[in-house]
Amino acid sequence: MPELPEVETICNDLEKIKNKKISKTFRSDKKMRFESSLDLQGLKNAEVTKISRRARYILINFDNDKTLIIHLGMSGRISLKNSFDKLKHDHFACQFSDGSWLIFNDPRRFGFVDLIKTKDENEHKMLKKLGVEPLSKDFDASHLLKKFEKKSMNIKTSLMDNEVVVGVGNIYANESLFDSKISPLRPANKISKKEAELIVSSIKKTLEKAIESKGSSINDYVDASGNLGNFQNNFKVYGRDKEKCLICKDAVRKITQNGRSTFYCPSCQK
DNA sequence: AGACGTACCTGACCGC
DNA sequence: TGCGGTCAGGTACGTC
Repeated sequence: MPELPEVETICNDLEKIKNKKISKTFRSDKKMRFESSLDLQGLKNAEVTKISRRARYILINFDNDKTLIIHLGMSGRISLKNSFDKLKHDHFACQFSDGSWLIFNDPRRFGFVDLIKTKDENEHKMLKKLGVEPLSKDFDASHLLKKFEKKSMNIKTSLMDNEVVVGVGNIYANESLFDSKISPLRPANKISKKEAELIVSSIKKTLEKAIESKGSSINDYVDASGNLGNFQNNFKVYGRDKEKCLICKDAVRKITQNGRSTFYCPSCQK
């Protein structure tokens, strides 16, 4: 699934549907990540006023004070097309008055679509506990150190904790730690102020570069218009088990931490 | 409160 | 060609 850069890319692409009015809707009868209150009636004749992103959630605001929340889970995709063919795993779709369609497809169904009142956005079960945005000013070394104070958990898993900072998934946690030369095995509460500063700047740098490259096309990731991202060509450690470290030429190592793959260079990352 | 395992799903891929 | 096992980018929840 898309991490933050991919979701950001999709949101930028979704600007195309701004000011469009919904004429038709569709939802599959498959159960998604959780039982959503998606009420298709609430979308009838609604006009898109704003597209935004919070963590990995896509928020589409309408002129009737409703907000559509979309999360892509691990395998979700949004596409904009001129026709709707009800392909396997299409779970939600809406047609606009110009005839175009927005389609949400998600084979693994870890994602979801929900419709809420715009004013309740911050109270939504999935949004209210989220930590700071990694690209905001609020995400800095002192924030990180405070969050890490009581965490004996390893730093890599800690960075993926949504209450610490949002939008840093497995790939970018690995890449950012490589960039900052910090070992993923270090307990979070043993990170110094200087190291925290390094990590923060590496995360921002890595995410910004990935957004510039329009995300990563792991497997079949494409943005809403079907364009492939190309940040995956810039991975320095992710998926490079046993390959030479780009800095020191020692072998990149793959381990498992809390059930997820971690890639790092034991020589460079201390 | 924090750590940790598990569950939710399908599909791709690998070895036999 | 087919089968079984393993793995995948996320997140919430239960239990200790």
